[in-house]
Parts: sequence; structure tokens; C-alpha cells
Amino acid sequence: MYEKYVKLLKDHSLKVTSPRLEILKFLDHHHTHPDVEEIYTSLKKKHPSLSRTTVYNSLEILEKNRIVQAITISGSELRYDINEGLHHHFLCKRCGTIFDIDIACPNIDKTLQDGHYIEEVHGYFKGICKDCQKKQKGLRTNG
Amino acid sequence: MYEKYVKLLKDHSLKVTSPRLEILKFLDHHHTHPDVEEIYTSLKKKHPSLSRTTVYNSLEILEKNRIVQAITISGSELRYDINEGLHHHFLCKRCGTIFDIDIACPNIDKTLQDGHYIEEVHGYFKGICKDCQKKQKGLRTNG
DNA sequence: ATATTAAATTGTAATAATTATAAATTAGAA
DNA sequence: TTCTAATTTATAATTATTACAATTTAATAT
Repeated sequence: MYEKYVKLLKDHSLKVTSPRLEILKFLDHHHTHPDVEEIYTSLKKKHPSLSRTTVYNSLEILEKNRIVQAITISGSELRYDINEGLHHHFLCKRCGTIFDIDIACPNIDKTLQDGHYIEEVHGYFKGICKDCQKKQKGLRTNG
Repeated sequence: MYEKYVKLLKDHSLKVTSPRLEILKFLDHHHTHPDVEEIYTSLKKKHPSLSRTTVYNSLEILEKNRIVQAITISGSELRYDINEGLHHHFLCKRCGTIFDIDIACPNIDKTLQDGHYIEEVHGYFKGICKDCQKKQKGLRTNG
């Protein structure tokens, strides 16, 4: 059940603790880019001893080890994602949903340019998602 | 002196007020991607009646009108930039400096893909800037 | 198995960034 | 010049995050 996450932690010489395992499992099962509060609230139900601080601490160390990724696309709070393969993100300004998008980006490979060494690449796209466009069209036709 | 900014505001049917003019002038003269506090503190010196809330409000309306751009690369606070031509940003993890970078990105033109309509593109790159790399090398050679 | 210890977890309090609110002021139209 | 809606201002409230100190625990050595 948890072997996958145990291995992930051990491979990074991190201690295997239940908050870490639960957070990894949650992110692995919920690719909705949840914020800290969502992760905390969800896990708290089954693990009442969990502390919000632990969620912050765990996510920080998981991020430093590149196991999870923090996304700043919303501007107000950090959103988290299991880090499996580089991909970009699209935020719908209307419904707030964050979609994974995997379009090719020539700048993705860690290159030097201007002499700056690139370790991370974040592509954030914002606009109106497919579903919200549909809703809008429907309203227009009827109005 | 301020004609340029007066025109910008009028072209967007925004009222011409001195906070707005001062903020635009400041961003036009300081391409350092300042946060709200830096803008507020700097302007407060010459305009003691200025309120922090006004800086927030003004930046919000300027952003909605695409006159300025809010950057979320740092993750902790919003950083602002005059919106002249699409370009990307590089954050140095060591010194915190945000550099403008203008590398080509094929995804920049407002395209549809997956059916999502793109209105904004933000390319954030993080790593170690040229200067910080130099410093590091110097230390290594001497130690 | 047990003891040991550094690391992790927990709960609370503090901080920092942002937003809400309501009164006073002001830009721009009439 | 008057009028009105929009803007500015100051303060209070909220939200996300970090600091801190006490308790607990994972992993190692005994």
C-alpha cells in the first residue's frame, strides 16, 4: 500500500513518518493541486493528531528533495503537486481550476543563457477553460 | 513629465489620480520587480498622505487593465512590473534578484489547446544567477 | 529486544501579506 | 461651480505562513 512512498522517502535519505506517507499518498491520489489547508483538512479526518505545521514542514522538505512541486500560479497560496515529469499549468480565471498541460517548451532543458544556471522551469498559463467557455456560450445564446 | 502616464490611464478610461501616476512612474523607473511594500515606502517619502491600501487598489486596477503585470515567481509576495512586451523571468535562489529574460517561447501567442483559451503566459525560471556563480567559484578557489 | 539520540511532530503564538470596511476626498461630467 | 460616483485613506480583520519550545518517534547501536 505505502511501499511506493516508503521507497521514495528512503531513496532521498528521508525518515519514513506517517505524515509524510499520508501526504504523498494524498497528492498521488488527488491531482487537483490542493493547497496546504485542503491537504491538512482531508488528512486530519483520519489522523486527528496531525498538525498543520507538520503539513507545512513535510511539504517543505519534500519540495527541497524534488519529490513534490510547489506552484505559485494562483498568487495567493501555494498549491502542491506530485513531481512526476515536467509539465506546465493552466489556471482558469473563472472557476479557479488548475489544469496540467504538457506542451513542449524548448527552454525546459536546463540551459545557461545570460550565464544564469536554470534549475527549475515553471510555465503558467491563465485564461478561460474549455468548460467555462461552454457555459458562457450557452448563456449568450439564451439571453 | 507625467504625460506618458496620463495617456496610459486615459487610453484605458481610468481616472487620472496622483497615486496612479506616481506608481506608474515608479515602476517605469525601477525595473527591479518591487513588491507592494517597496513601492509604498518609496512613494510615501514624497507623498506622505499615500495609503498602503491605495497602492494595493491601484496596482489591482492597473493589472486588470494590463498596464502592469503581477509576478508570483517568489511564492511569498506579489512583485510588480510595467507591462511592456511579453518576457519571462528568472529568480536567483541565492540572492533573490529577479531578472527579465527574453527567450523565445512558441506557446506565447494566445493559442487554444485542450480547448482552453490563453490570456496570459508566465515563464518562471529559477536557479543561480551569473553573479552568484562567480562568487561561489571564487570561494572555492581560495578555500 | 532496549536504550539512545537526533530528527520529526505537535500546538500555540507571532508575523507578514492582503482584504474588508466606512468615512473623507477628489476627478471629471453636467 | 455643483454634483456624484469613484477613489483615497486609515484602521481593523483575515489569511497564509513561520517561529518556537515541548513532546514524541524513527532508526541506529547496544
